[in-house]
Amino acid sequence: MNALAIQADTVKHSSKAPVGKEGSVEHLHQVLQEMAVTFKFKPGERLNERVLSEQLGVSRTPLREALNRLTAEGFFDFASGKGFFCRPLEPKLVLDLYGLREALERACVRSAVDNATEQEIDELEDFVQKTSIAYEEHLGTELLRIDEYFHESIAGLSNNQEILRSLKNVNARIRFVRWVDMDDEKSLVPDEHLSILAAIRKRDKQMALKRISSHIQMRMAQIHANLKEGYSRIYMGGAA
Amino acid sequence: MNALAIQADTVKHSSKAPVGKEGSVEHLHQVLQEMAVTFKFKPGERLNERVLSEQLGVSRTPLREALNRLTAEGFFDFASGKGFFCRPLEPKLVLDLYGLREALERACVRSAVDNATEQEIDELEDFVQKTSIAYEEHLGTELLRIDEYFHESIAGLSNNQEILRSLKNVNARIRFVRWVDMDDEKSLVPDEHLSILAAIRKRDKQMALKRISSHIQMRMAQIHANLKEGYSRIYMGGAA
DNA sequence: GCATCCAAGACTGTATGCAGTGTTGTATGA
DNA sequence: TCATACAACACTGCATACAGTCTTGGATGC
Repeated sequence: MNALAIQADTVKHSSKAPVGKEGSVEHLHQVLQEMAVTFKFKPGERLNERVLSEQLGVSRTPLREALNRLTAEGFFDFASGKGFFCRPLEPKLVLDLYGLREALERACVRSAVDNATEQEIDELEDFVQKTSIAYEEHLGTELLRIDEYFHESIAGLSNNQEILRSLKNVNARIRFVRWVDMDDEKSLVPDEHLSILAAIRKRDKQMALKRISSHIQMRMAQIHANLKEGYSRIYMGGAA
Repeated sequence: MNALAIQADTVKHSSKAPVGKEGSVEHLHQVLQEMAVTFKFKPGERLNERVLSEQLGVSRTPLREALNRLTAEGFFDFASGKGFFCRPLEPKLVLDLYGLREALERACVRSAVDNATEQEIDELEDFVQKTSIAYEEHLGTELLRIDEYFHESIAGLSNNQEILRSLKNVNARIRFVRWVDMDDEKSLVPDEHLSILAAIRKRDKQMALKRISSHIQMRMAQIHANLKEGYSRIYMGGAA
């Protein structure tokens, strides 16, 4: 998959406007995922299907189908006889997801060093440079989209749909934490991205791996503080 | 998660007897996953919900809920207005899944080199030695279970539930291919497993990574031939 | 005052029916 | 003979209804 294809998909995925046919399970799936990501539900909260279906203007049948998908994707928990629950926001879970993300991105970088063309690297470098202004201006959600796009483009270089798919899932599940994280000073992120690309261009696998891991782990280190902030946002209702 | 916990879960997961309460979506989920893994449906085949629900003795509602979960997990495809389809058995997909598996297992090995205790390594070594006889005797499905158990135990050493969860998903999705692969001469697999453990024990990260990748890629190299054999088994009905 | 048990209510789990849409086979015309 | 259009059928998508289970609040006994 080339960068363009990823972009189209990413934009579609993160668009605020409802995507897919109205009333379809696909649409419900996206709406509910968005609600889960932004913690429209409180962590651990039990979902009332009747109330929720009325809020969304559909019956319980398609609602449950969407919730079943999202549960399989890790956005909700399910207990037989009890129903669906908002997943808890546990530090351990976030760390595990970052660990998974690192595993996936390391594989992508390894593949990129071996297979990425100069043109693909050029395109990504252009993208980073064109969007670096956003980091300096602190554009919040826009930053997150740019950051996810960069990382998913690297994943696209691996030409492995399953790794890309898994990474997208992980990114969606940690989007809330990353969104909180984005409020910090992040103006050096573009430089880190460029240095990763530089290592890939030099075909220096060890250096590229070192930099991608460092890049991801640097964020991880700030998670505990961010989670505290995140909890307050959830319960102040500001997570939207 | 310790090795014992993994074993219990693995055994439960791969048990042939229906698990979970009869008639529940959990039960349906397992039955349908088993059917998908063994290609009880032909690749690309459209599923008739009415017929399938009658075969399974349930109504379409819980059937569709289970299929929605399995679709999110990658076992089926879904097209709005068309319904559910058995996933195709494409070489590219299998290669991608092996790539994902390698990414996950490399992360686990990296973690194991850093964190695994001598006792944990001892236990796994014992397991490999005790079960190596199965490889010499070609016990088919039993081999596969042993092999998955070993690799998922390594994953358990990483103490990362999300990586483990993802690996289990991948293993289930490539189980059919690996099952076909298991018919070949595999008596040297235990030695490979032991050499991976030896590298972990020596805390030699590069060596351990080299061996796990080599171990996985060696299987990948035989896939094309195996897929041919796999297709014939599917259409001869022997995939059970 | 506290624990326990029971009953009423609420909610989930599933079957069923209907509406809308996709599919397929046939007939007609070029 | 082949392409096309239409009609009958089949199947999916969804709403609704009912049955079974869990929750909860109150009452009773210690």
